[in-house]
Amino acid sequence: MGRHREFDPDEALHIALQVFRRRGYEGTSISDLTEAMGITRPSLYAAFGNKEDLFRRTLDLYERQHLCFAHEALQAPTARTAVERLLRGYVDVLTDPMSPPGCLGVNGAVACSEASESIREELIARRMVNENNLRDRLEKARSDGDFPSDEDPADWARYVVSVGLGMAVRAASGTSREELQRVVDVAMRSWPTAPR
Amino acid sequence: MGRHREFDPDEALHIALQVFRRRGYEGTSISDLTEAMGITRPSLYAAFGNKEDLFRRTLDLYERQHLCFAHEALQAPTARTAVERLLRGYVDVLTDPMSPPGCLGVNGAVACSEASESIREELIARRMVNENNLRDRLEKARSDGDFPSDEDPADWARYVVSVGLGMAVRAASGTSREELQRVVDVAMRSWPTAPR
DNA sequence: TGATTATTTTACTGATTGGTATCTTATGTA
DNA sequence: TACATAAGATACCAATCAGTAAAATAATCA
Repeated sequence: MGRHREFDPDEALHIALQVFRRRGYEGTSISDLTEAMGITRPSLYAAFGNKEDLFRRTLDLYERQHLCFAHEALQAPTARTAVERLLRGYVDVLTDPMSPPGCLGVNGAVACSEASESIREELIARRMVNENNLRDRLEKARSDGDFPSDEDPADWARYVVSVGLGMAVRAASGTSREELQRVVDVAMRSWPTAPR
Repeated sequence: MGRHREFDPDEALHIALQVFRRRGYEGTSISDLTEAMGITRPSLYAAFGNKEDLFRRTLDLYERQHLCFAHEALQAPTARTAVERLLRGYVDVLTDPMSPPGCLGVNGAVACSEASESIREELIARRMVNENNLRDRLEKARSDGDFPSDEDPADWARYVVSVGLGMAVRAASGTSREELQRVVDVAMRSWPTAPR
């Protein structure tokens, strides 16, 4: 019972995602959010808790909606195609014409004031999950004979994620989709051939 | 004539560099700066103008003091060694134990509020200068027969800078010097062999 | 209809932001 | 010593920050 909400929380969350992705966590003010969402401050706080809670919920939405391709990419038949799909799919996300360029997980907070350290750490932790998933995939590939036994999956996962992070910074700086795809072209040239 | 300054502006600038490098442009408040520098607000404004002016001066200092290795690296005999020195030297800067991890040019501002857009753009422009310098070096290498004629120097410069940016984000996230050197190891494996 | 409950609206809080006006103190020059 | 000048100290500015108290409104349930 009680009065009904006059806005769609899910729609509002999508808008928050756009704003946070463009301005980062600290660069976004509550006023930026309420203005874009078309709701008042108390409505925002009632629906989403506080700024930190809202940001974490946009992170969940972002991973669910934009980074979901990564899970499928990792299931590609070979490690090489998995990594290539990972990087090319990420480029598409970074330069999605419907969203601000760049990645919420990077734009969110690279450096910030002490007050937002917990957000920064959350982002670091979430990135590490992705890197570990990739490392696990490469370890499996090594067992399958699809990845050289004298190469370290952790080293390659770290490299691939680093290239991704670099492209994320560049996308936010205006580098085009085509240019980023050429970064992937070059990055993939180092990929090791399977052992014979 | 008049009263003498009781603080060393150069020393104060070095302290500002440390603070900005750790917290970024927007994550650093004037109070953070004056507290770390041990001076009062009016002294800061009298000596350095405003926050933006101060930040640009710390950028100049940073490039002069920490990124100066890049100029020498580019003068290495071959393109390959130039790039490797570039990347390894950058790793050393990113993980300098005397400074906060990461790069001022990246930590400074990846995403920010509208009020700081000009700073963000300044950082993008300065990064582009470095990339263009590297591209020019690779073009020279191609003329010298030190780089394949069927490879695009711009593509490779973009790739190398992307790897650097990715490592910068990772350094700020706590990735160790040793792990970043292994990223360089892998990144260099894609380097093209000189034409015969 | 009347009571209850949840939401919207309006106005506000204390803290912090970047930036300054003003007064005092210290210095070199006449 | 008197004056001019520049720096430090104190206290302040308006604007903005994240967050909320309280009243008004709209819905369901009895």
